[in-house]
Amino acid sequence: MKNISQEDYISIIYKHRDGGGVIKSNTIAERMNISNAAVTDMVRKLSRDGLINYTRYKGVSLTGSGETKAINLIRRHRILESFLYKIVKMPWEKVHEEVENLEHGASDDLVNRLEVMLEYPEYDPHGDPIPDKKGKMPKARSAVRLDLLPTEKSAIVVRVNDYDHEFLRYVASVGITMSSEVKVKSQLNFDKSIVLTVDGNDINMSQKMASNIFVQEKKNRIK
Amino acid sequence: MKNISQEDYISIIYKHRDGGGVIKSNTIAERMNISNAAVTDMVRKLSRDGLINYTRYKGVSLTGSGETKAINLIRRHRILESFLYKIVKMPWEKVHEEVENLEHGASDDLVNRLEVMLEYPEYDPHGDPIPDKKGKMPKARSAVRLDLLPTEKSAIVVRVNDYDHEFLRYVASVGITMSSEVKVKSQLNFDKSIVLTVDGNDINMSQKMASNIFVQEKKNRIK
DNA sequence: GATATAATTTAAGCACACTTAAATTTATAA
DNA sequence: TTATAAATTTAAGTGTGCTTAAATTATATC
Repeated sequence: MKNISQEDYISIIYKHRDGGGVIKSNTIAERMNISNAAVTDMVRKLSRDGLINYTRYKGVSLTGSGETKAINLIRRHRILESFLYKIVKMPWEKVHEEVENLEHGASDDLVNRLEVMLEYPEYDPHGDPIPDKKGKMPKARSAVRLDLLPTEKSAIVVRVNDYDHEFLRYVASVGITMSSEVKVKSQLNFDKSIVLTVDGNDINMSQKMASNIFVQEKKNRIK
Repeated sequence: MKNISQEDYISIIYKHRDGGGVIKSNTIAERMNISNAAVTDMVRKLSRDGLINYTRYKGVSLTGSGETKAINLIRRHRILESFLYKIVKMPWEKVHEEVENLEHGASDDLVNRLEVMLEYPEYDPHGDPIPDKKGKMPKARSAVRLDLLPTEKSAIVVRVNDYDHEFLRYVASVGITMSSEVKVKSQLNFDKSIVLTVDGNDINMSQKMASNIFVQEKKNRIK
């Protein structure tokens, strides 16, 4: 049987490491909702298995084979999400959670078949790029964090971080999804929260939430 | 998180209990390829959780809620198999193994959606009946064990037990699948093995193997 | 550079799902 | 009926992945 926990750790490390490829054990514990002691335990096993570099009291980083494995896990996750969304027509905000439970059992063979059915998709339902069989990522689309978008500029949602189910459900409930058109009306200095228009409705959103939504500015029509 | 092992035990008990609804701990151990001691352990937990009836040294049987659970697990398994076979076009002999790994993560919601996509299938790719949402089984098709089929009678394969991956792969490799036409040419008294014709080819098959394949006699055309 | 505080690791312990080996209970056959 | 064989359970132990609490190391501030 496969090692479910190890897979989760590897994915988390890949997704949340910093620019230098390093992640603190604290961050892992927070993202997985477990104790730091548990992370120390597992991190030693992953190091023993050659998947990460680890020295006590420093953060960890993926080795070559760790990164290869991570990319394969990401690929599996994103193809399954695309499949549930596009073919099974499961609601946008539900697919991430479903796939978290489903993915550990899916074989490479199944993933490859789904990729063919989907005609080699480049981005998943949250706008994240899908690595191909060799691990090559399509180039990320340029996008701006919603909390950094200048006011009164219309923009299109192209990516939403799928770090948290509750966040995804909330975002969907206020009418935001891929390709939604949004416009920031104002940013409050008090708490940095923003007021934005989606589908003609005004909603308020914390800076933290907005910083997990990425948009592309709409090109102005040529007059 | 769900309890993977408990689900496996419940399914095995449901599938391999005898006419009186009872299964010996020995049988469970054999079918799951684990020790008898492990079965004793788990059987106490299942009993504690109200899913089975258990008295030391006697076999076990499912309680009402155990049976309800079993039927739901069977439903999940068979719908996922049908889905992989009919929609993803995965080979017949591969779907059982894939689903064994996949099923523990699939939500009822997903299963229900797949059922709709499949237009409420009644039988899975191995010919087993699929219970509906309420647990109602379509009535089993009348069929004869292949080792009991009279010689020289043509018959159609309508069900194959999916108890073992190796068996399924072998069966597929000799050209037998659902709706295959077969005819028993002779049965050897020596070891009860049979010689049968499939697609014009003659093959020999042990009685044990044949007893896991079920066929319907072809109606004779009216002359 | 000493010291307070924050991050991390170690220690001890728990539940789970297994194992092998020994003991016990049940079934079978003389 | 009793000896023996077969099935089952108990006992002791293992690896995994977690926990809390205490000890250690790193970092930030004066």
